[in-house]
Amino acid sequence: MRAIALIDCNNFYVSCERLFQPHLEGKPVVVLSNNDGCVVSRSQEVKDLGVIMAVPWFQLKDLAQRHGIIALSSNYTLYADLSNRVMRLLSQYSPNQEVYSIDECFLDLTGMNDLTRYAQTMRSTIKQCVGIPVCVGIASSKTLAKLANHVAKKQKHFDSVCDFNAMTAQELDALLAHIEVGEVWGVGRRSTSRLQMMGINSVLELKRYAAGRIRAEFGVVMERIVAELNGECCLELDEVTPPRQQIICSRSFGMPVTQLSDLEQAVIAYATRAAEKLRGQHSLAGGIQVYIRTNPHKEKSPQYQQSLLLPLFEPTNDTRLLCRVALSGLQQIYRSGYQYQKVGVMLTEIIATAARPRTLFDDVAAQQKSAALMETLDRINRRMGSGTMQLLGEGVRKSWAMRRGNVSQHYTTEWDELAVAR
DNA sequence: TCTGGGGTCCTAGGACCC
DNA sequence: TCTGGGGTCCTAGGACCC
Repeated sequence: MRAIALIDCNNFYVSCERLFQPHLEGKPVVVLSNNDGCVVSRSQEVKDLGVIMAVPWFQLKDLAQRHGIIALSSNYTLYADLSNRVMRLLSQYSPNQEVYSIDECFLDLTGMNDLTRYAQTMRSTIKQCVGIPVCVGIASSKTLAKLANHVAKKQKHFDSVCDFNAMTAQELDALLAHIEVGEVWGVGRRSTSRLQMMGINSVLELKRYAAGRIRAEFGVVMERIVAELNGECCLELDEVTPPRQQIICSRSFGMPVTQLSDLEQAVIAYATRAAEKLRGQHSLAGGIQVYIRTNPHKEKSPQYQQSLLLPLFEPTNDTRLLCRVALSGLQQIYRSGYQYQKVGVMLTEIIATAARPRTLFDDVAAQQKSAALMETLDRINRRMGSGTMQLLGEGVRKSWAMRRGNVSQHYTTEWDELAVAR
């Protein structure tokens, strides 16, 4: 039988912060999204207070004051570095690893013995070497492994490791009968309410739903989920992350923006970041889309949103060209008199640089010159810090930049911000 | 006052072709 | 008067994930 493990870090962002600020241990802590907007990570103490995921922070101000909830701005540089350390350690426990997100990965443990003990070793090693607590779920399909992980987290007597394969079919079904159908990976809010209206409330009920009918009513995705719940492994581990088919860079502003000149700076900044990511995966983009919008939550102020997809004459990853085209798009969709909340840039029709189509009109010398310049730019920014060299149009003052009220140090990635041991 | 950012996949419908 | 059937490609939008 297949044995797939899903290892998931507990309250990952909060755990990262606690690692370098041990005084946060045992206290209610949240980490907020960009602009200190929403809650994206909660300590157990905060979950126990009934705070749900993604709730806007300003709605919690009263509760936070009463219970002394500590709110931190997100520090993605720190989280990404610690994530890499966790993933590298975990990769030693199996020849097949899929890094699924910043805080979780799948490992193929098929054919290995005494998996509960093996998983406990993984846990204690990660805790000791990196300092991050994790839970492990093991089962015969990815979807079941996700559920096993959920059980490992919620039911304390499993001691953070739950192996469905070690249970009898009756034991497993008894467990699934008490898990809500919305906990299943791939069953979101909409499907949950539809399923509930059909009388399917528990995971066990979904598992037993006739496969033919589920396809007619919910499509192939749900059909696959039901098969996976029945132990049939339909989703293989994706060990190499394929290059992105689209690259998005967008941010909400720290305050409403009305001037075209500020929007232009932001568009240049985001197109620059997107172009860096594009070159990072050795690709070219054939099109670039720009969008702007006002704040949809401010129902009383006039609303406007617009986007424009601009095809490129030939695929490129040159920051200067991408910025120029993005700017022309912005100028076409900009309307004065609105308070803008967000602009974004999306690169599309992405192909590998090696697959660049050749045409009669190729200016090979210009392409080489561009590639050399971009490589130099990237090398300088890698070595001296991101943003060391930028286009002037991105601006220096950046009044539109996002708010980050309470961000921690770059404890592991900047020499002058390293943690000090006494 | 204050509501994130970055992705993927699937489906339906329209345009177009022979 | 009578107006087919089958295919592809593209786009927008929905649903979902973390």
